[in-house]
Amino acid sequence: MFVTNTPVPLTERDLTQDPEDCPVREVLDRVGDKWSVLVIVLLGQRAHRYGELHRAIDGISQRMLTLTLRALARDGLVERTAHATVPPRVDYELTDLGHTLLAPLTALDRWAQEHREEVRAARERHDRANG
Amino acid sequence: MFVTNTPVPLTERDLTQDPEDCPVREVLDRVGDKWSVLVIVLLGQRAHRYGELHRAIDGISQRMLTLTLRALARDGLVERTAHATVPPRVDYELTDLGHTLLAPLTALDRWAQEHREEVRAARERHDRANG
DNA sequence: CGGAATCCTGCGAGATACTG
DNA sequence: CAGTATCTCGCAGGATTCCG
Repeated sequence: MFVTNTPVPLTERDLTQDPEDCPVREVLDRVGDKWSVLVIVLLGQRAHRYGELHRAIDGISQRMLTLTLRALARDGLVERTAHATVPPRVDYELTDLGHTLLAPLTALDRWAQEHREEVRAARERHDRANG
Repeated sequence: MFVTNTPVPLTERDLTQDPEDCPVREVLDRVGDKWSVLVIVLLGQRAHRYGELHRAIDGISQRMLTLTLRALARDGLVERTAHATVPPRVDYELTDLGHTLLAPLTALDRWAQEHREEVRAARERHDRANG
């Protein structure tokens, strides 16, 4: 499967109307927050326990991890499996749908890596020119 | 140019360390906000004047439009051209760098369109099951 | 271990008014 | 026309504490 870059441009009707009714924005509303991508990518590698995620993602609070996982589960991107053991054990893994999201995210990641330096340079230039 | 989906998975080192030093997050910090994508996509079609953007993007305030354009210009994605005429006229257009970002955004948009219904369904299922 | 419940706070962002 | 300059408020999200 491939994704071309020139065709299928985002059409004007995708966004001019109601910003709330725009496909791209819908994804970004899910995934544009501070933690979702981190969680998705980690789960893209393998299933993780709650605590594993908590330790792997530096700086996330329990609250935000829980909320993030909930939101992702609600949208069918992540599946939660609670084992009724003592002590309890809860596994999280990407659903099939969740896995399909890895490709576009990877494309974005690739862009970031390829153009990171250009952006940094542009920013320095701008900051030097202005304040 | 094509982007494969399976290879080049986001590596763990991309994100486990410092969330601030993660390529994907860097892009999302630029583009994950409420308006940047709208602006980028509009400018991807053609150059726009300030007022055109303001009218095209329903609901954006002057303040946020200005801040968004500034941030994009700072990162070298958008170029601002002020014509010293009366009345003043300012054009905004994507830079070459900005244009390269359209591809990954399009990939994301495509994902959104293809899986919109699945997400909606998952959400309804979830909401029916729980609260 | 995996959360839930509160409390608290900064700042993201809207509304409004003014300016070169 | 293309912006600034304030003022203000909401809520995203951190810290902390408690629970099965």
